[in-house]
Amino acid sequence: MLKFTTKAEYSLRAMAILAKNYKKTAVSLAKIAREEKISKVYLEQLFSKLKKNHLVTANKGVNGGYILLRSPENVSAADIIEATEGSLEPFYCVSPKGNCCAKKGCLTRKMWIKVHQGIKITLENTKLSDLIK
Amino acid sequence: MLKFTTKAEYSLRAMAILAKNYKKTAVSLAKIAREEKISKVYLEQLFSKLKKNHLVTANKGVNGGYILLRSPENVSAADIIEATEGSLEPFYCVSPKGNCCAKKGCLTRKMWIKVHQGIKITLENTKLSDLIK
DNA sequence: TAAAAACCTAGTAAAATACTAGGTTTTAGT
DNA sequence: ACTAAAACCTAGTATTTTACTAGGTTTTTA
Repeated sequence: MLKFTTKAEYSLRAMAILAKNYKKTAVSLAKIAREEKISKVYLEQLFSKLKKNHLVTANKGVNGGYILLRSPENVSAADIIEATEGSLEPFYCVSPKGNCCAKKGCLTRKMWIKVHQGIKITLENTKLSDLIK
Repeated sequence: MLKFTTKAEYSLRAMAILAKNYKKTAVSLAKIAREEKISKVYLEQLFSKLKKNHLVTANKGVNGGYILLRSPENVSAADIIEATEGSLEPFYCVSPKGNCCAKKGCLTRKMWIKVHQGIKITLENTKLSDLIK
């Protein structure tokens, strides 16, 4: 029904906490889970993706946790949501791979692409630093 | 994963066919189902919603079918998608009813509202007449 | 009166979502 | 060296949503 899932919301909130601690301390998922009342293991799954996308790095062991790799001014909501939710494309045929209709003059494709652009611009213009203000 | 479903795509395509026959003939769901290769009964469910939302009217019986109630210039993609998919809100807390976080200063709500506005504007500016051009 | 249309409700298979269970590996402090 | 706390990993699962199907009834026109 055109909804972002909890993956987007949870990862934004968790990353906002890392942003608040940027250049100070690493933050453990246990702490984030407690503060935001999110399943810790679910957070682990999200952070695995955030790490693969080079948005965070991690320290293992006591006093370990996650750290932002870039400053909060340089991490957008689009970066985070694309990492955890997948693409921002609002319909399958927007993708160049999605050849559902691209060949014959597809009625709706242009519109979906416009919607995609709109979503992308808004989320790219929203930085972690904006969220924690 | 922020995807419109087939409900949006199917109803847009079906409505485009009605638009092409505007002021000419009623079009049966059997015909649309054949042309667009969509389940007829699934289309019935979508058209039940389109009718409830006063976008179409129907004639029963032989040579019956559906007819646009407004001209293709006056029906937007937003009208159609809101009728069949539900709201265009990209996250639950955008709704005034969604009091998930509205009370305390919610980090993400403002951003979701911007995304919503962007989607809405694009879909409102796309009319059935644009789709069939 | 028969065919073709809308109209209606309930059920269902498949996919996605949002988790949990139950580990291992690594590291810091004692 | 030991222990606790952290990341890291894989598989399973309950719930919800999606995209239908089944099996009708009612209305209208030729």
